[in-house]
Amino acid sequence: MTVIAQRTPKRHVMRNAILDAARAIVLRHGFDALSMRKIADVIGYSPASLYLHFEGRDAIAHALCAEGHAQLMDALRSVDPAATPAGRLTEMAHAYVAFARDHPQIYQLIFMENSAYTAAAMGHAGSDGATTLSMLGDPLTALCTEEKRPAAAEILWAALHGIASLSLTASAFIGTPVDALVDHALAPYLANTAIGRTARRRSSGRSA
Amino acid sequence: MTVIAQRTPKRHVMRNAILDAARAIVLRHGFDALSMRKIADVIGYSPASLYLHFEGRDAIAHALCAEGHAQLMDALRSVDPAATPAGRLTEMAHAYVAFARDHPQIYQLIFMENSAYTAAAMGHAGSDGATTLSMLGDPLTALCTEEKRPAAAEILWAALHGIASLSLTASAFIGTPVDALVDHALAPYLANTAIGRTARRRSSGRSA
DNA sequence: GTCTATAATTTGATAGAC
DNA sequence: GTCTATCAAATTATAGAC
Repeated sequence: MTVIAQRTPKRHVMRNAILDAARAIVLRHGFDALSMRKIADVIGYSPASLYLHFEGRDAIAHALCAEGHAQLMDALRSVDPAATPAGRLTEMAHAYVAFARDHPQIYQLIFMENSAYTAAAMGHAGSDGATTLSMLGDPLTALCTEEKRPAAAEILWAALHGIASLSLTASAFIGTPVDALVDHALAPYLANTAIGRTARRRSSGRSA
Repeated sequence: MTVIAQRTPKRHVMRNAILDAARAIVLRHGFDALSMRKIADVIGYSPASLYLHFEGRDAIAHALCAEGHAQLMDALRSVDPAATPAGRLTEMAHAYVAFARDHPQIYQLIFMENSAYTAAAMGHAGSDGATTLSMLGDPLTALCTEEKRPAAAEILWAALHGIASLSLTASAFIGTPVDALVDHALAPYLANTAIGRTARRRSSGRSA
C-alpha cells in the first residue's frame, strides 16, 4: 500500500483515459461506432498505444460493461435504506428504468448486445458481488416467502427489463407511460402494503 | 393481373434470392456479419448487382425486419382459434418466447437493435395491420375491461419481451425455466379461468 | 511507453463496359 | 441486368524506431 502500489503509477491513469474516451464515444454514437482508432484520436495517442493497456477492442468493451453495470448498481444502491422494503423496491424499480432511459447506449451494451457482454457486466458484478438480481432480491426478502424469492427477483427483473428495453426500441408503439408500466409490474408485490398511493404519486412527477 | 403483372417477371425472384441469402447469413453469424459482399458471394452475383434491387445494406435489413416480424405474426396466428380466450392467450405467449428462442438472431434484429429496425418491422406490420400488440390484444378483449385492454396488452408484451430478451442475453443468470416465467406473467389474466392447470402442464412438455 | 509506418482485411458504393 | 474494376474509407493489429 505504500511503495509497491506505486510501481505502476500511470497505469490506471492511462487505462482510465482510454475508458473515458470509449465511454464518450459509446454514449454519443453507440457501441457500433467504437473503434480503437477513434479512442486513440480522442485521447491524443496513437492506436498502437492502446494495445499496451488493453488486449483489443473487445477487452475495452468488457471493461465498459463492468463499469456500466457498476454504475447501474450504484443507482440501485442509492435508494433510501431507511425506507420500508416496499418503498425501497419501488424506488429501485423506477431507478432501474430511469437508468436505461438516461444511459440508453450503456444499457443496450450491457443487456441487449449478446450474452458475452452481459456476462462481462454481471460476472464482474461491481466491487462486491452485487447483481441486478441480488439488489432486487434484497427488498423482496421481506415481501416474499423464502422459497419464492429467487424466482420473484427474476420475474421482476424480466418485467423491468422488458419495460426498459422496449422503451428504447419500441417507444413509438408504447402508449402507456413507462412509470405506469413499472408501477403495474410492482403491484403484485405491494398488494397490501399501502404504498400503492406512493407509487402512483411517483408516476406523475417524473421527468428526463 | 394477366399481362401487366409479367412486366417484371424476375424482379421478385432476384429480390427473394437476396433476402434468402441475407437471412441465412444473419441466422448463422448474426446481423453484424451481414454485408453486401457476403450476400453477393452466397447468391453468386457481383456486389454491384445488389444495388439494382436494394438501395443498400440498410434497405435489406429493413426488409429482413418486416419479413421476420411477419414470421412472428404467423407464429402467433397459429394458435387454435377455437380455443377459449384464456387458452389462446396462453398459447400465444408461449409461442412468442418460443419464437425468440428458435430465431434469436431475427428476434434480436427486430426488437433489440434500434428503434429504426423495430419500426421497420412493426410499421410494415405483416400483410395486414397486425402487430404484436394487436395480436395479444385480441384474446385480451374477453379478459379485460374495454378501458384497460390497451395498457394490458402493452404490459403483457413488455413482460414477454423481458423474458424472451433476457433468455437470450442473460440465460446464465436466470435459473427459473422460461415457460414458468411466462406462466407467471400470464397469471393475472387467467386468475379465475381454471386454465392455470393447463398452463402448468404446458410448462413441462416443451422442447426446442 | 509511445510513436510512425504499415500490413492485411473488410466495408459500402459507383462508373462504365457489355 | 450483370459484370469487372475500382474507389475511398475504415477496421484490427503488429513491427520496429526512439
